[in-house]
Amino acid sequence: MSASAQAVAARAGVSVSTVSRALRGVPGIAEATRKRVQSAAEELGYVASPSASRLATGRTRTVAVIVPLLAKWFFAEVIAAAGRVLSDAGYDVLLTELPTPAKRADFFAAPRLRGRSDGALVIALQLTSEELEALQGQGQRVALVGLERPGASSIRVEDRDGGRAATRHLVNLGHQRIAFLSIEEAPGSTLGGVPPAQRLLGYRDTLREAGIPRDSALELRVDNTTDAGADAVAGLLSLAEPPTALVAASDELAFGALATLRRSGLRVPDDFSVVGYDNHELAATVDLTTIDHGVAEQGRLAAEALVTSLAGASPAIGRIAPRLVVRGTTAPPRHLRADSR
Amino acid sequence: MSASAQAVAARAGVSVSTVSRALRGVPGIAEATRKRVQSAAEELGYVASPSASRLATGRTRTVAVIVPLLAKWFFAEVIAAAGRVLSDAGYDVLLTELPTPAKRADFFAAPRLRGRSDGALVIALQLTSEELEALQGQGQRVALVGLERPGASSIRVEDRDGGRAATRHLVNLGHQRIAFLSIEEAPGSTLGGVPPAQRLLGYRDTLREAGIPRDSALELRVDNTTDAGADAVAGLLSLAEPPTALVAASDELAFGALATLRRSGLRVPDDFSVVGYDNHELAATVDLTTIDHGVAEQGRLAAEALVTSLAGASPAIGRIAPRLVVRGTTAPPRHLRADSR
DNA sequence: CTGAAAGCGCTTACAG
DNA sequence: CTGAAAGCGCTTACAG
Repeated sequence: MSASAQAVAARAGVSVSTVSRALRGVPGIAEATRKRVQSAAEELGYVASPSASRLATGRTRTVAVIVPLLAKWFFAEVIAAAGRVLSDAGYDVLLTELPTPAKRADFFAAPRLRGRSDGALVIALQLTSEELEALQGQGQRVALVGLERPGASSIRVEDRDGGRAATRHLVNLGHQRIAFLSIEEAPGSTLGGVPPAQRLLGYRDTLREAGIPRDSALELRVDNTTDAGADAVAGLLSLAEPPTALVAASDELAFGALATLRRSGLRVPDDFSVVGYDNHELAATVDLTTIDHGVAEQGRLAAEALVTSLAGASPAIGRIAPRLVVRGTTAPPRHLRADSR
Repeated sequence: MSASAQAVAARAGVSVSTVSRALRGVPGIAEATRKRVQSAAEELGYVASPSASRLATGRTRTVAVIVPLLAKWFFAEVIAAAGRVLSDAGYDVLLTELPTPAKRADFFAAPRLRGRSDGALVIALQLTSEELEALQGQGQRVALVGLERPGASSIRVEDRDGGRAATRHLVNLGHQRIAFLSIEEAPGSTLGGVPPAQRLLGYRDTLREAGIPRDSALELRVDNTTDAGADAVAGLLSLAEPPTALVAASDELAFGALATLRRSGLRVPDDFSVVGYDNHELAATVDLTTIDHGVAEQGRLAAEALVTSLAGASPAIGRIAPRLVVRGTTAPPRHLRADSR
């Protein structure tokens, strides 16, 4: 059906060994021979059988990309960026989604990656040491997004700085009552996603620096969904002394918050300011001030670290500095506005 | 490093042939033997080498999922749903993104899937016959989302009905000037995405049935981005006789439209009605009336068709009926409202 | 029901 | 610089 190395060898008048060497560009082949083999291969549309090469070399030239959930903007964005790097480096991408605790347990119970991939890119899963060791025990190089572990490459996002920048922006505008929506997964459905707790710490840092007392009524922990964001804000608005602004630990929470504010008849940013976190593809559309933490870059850097590490380098840590993107959902609080009507 | 069939055979006191047969559940093995082999395998943590099985059988138990773009809600959603079906059926998922015309050309120029996958799930790519044949020539079973071709399985979404339902809803509310934003990719950057032209035809059908004359000024073709949606609506509003409602061929276009309307000081739905198309994960958040065309189900059905076809069945066509989801962005036009202020 | 042997299609020491 | 041969770790007729 498909051309074999044998056929190419016959056509080029050489042995299969030579075909193999010529096509893989190993040194120590006469240039003329290489040319001859290459054109024979091209004429026959020959491509070496992946299974056979893998069996012979023990390398798969494949990277497994592991995510808790695929259909979320963050994950899709990271995977897309990582996938381009991997594919440009000649690696196949094996996609693995672990959407339930059961699937996660199954996945780590058996050596599911052995012989399938050379490395694993793990995105936003809070791996236990056993899980990490399971991967490494299967011969996988590992790169992590959203988590750091000895023995694995990872991308460190300075999330605490991001939390600070978001809060500082509101403080600078004159806000004193600032709420924070932080992410906490529902206990039962624990996907083991990484809760970005650093963002909350950055928020607290800034309040402290600004001499604003912490108010636990303004620190809410919710599921990372627009609905949860919407509900949380409804609660905040019903407080005796409601906040005038909020920082959400994700843009999705912020989207939900904006929806509630609009429904409540409050104007953003005239009556209430909102800062998100992600720079989601739709953040610009709703004119949301937010923190850009280089989501695509996280994927790109992690993939590059993995490729390097597969080439023999030792695990590396990449760094990303979040930055504030000021758009239209933030302004000074009403009582400080000259033009307040 | 890892246990081999040989080791399992030794431990169970049988030959490797028997190990192979026992573990794959082929009939004609004494139940006692099978048990013994299974526990030996379990104790050693043995899993058959994929490369070796693939080489021996010629089957990869892998499906390639091919998308023009990964980081878009629609694609991520389809892939996630398809991936679950495939993985439950025991297939690995090989992810291939073809984001540029160059990558697409390269991909189809060489037999890149031969020996890597048994089937290809192609999402929203307007395959040429050559491209489809290239895939089939590489021994791939093919399932298509967003396109129909003889010799391949596919999912037919009754998009024309969807366009009708969206428009009919507005007509029923009393709108007479209804615009339609249809999707057309930028000519240069042609990813070959499938333009859902049927939606526009459904719109025209309904206008005709309702006796409303077509106005070409109200039919806009734009890129499928929120910005394009925003710009298009700005144009519509500056018309001498602007529309009172619009149907967007995607929710992203609708999101952009809503942003422009809000910025223009128009109230939705009091002053202007909007219907989207997709039932995007954020549609509920912004209370968008839209058409649900079962995006996840498209992925699920396509994957099921592919799995069936890999099991020997002939190509099948699945059908999906879009349905209207009424939310808060549609209402009768102002001039018909009793409570108009 | 089970085993010995060939074969899947490469890669890679080993010779020359 | 090139070739013959062994080996990668399975699966599967073929015998028994």
